Amino acid sequence: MKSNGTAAKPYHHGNLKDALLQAARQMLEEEGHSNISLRKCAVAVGVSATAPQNHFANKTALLTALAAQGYADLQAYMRKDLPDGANQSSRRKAALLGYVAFAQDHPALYELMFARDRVSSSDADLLHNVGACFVILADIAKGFGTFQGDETKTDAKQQMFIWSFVHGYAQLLTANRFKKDDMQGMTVLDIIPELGN
Amino acid sequence: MKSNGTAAKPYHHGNLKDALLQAARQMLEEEGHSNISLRKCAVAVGVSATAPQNHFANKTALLTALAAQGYADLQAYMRKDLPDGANQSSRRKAALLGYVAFAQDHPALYELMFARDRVSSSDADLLHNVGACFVILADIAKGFGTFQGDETKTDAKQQMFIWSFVHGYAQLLTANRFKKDDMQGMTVLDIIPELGN
DNA sequence: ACTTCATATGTGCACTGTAAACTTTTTCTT
DNA sequence: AAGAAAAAGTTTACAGTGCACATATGAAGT
Repeated sequence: MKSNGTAAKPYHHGNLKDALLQAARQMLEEEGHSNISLRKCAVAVGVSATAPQNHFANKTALLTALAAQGYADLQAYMRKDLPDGANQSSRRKAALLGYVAFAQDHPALYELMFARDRVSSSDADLLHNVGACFVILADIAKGFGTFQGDETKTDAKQQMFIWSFVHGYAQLLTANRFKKDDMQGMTVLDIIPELGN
Repeated sequence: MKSNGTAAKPYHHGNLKDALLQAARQMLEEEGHSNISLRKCAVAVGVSATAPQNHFANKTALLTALAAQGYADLQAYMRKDLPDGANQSSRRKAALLGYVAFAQDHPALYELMFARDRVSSSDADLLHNVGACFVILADIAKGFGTFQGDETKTDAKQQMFIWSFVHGYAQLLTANRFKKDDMQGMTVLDIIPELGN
């Protein structure tokens, strides 16, 4: 091709994979994960309709990458206001508020992160980032509440409880399942019943 | 058409709407809600590819009907072992176990019931059935735990807590997000921390 | 009998994901 | 520096999909 005055678009995009993820993420937030289209992403980025195939084996692979990115962001939200050496209670509060803030800021992404039939849950990247989130949750769950029965499982119970609760709250909140006037001036923290400690 | 030996299929199906819902539900459990196709449902029921249009305005309408059906079933699961005049604690336990059992028995349906971009949350039938579930939840939430702050909102807090917790648990459980060996011989009830009462 | 209407069929279209063959550019090897 | 190999684009092809629209069928009401 001969060069003319206007800058000729290079044959190779240079950073197509990231560009596609970015376009997909925007489409995700705007139209929901079931309305994402690889072709639309490709066109949005200024590339041919089937170019994404070079970077993602299939649609699931792209959605999985998006979900993995989501877990990384969730981790960042939880860490954002996490005080370093402070007491366990204030650390817990900060992380929970961060968790919910993430779900509120990125509701469609948060939903995708738990959509079993759209992401491949065995993906290495995904698992890695999920694990990183779980580390934080396990950390802040320590010393929370008392449980009956097998005491060797106390840690597990604390983790399962706190993750169940905050996940459920985040999803019901973003799905508008709570009554609006109940929510006036409330945060997650107000909904946790008082426990022994 | 002339009649021959084999029984001639009547032109009208007779109960197509229900038949489609049933086929869709089976496809849902087998392949997940993002792999449901109206045309496949139609063919499965033995009718032309576009026949469903007479009964469902669009795909969302069918999925919404499916979700509404799901809330009705969830309600039945919660009520199944609900003792009548017994004390609040045992009523609560029975309903929670029923809730989780439903999610485990119908994980894909349960996921659809919270898929914001696939069901129209303003549908009258859906709202009605959601409301019926919420009545049970509000009932069993009464007298659960103690909360700080505005006492006029205690009921709301109890409801929001218990729904958040059980929903989160059910979804994390069906999404296999809990470690298998942590789960040995555990139920939802084991994960609820001991409260004042 | 005639009309009416709900319910079915068939056709057509834009859009989707994916496979496959080909082209262009970059990178590696010698 | 030259040619081979690999990477990253393109185009074409195809089976599905949801939906709009025109048409056909049969049952029910007059």
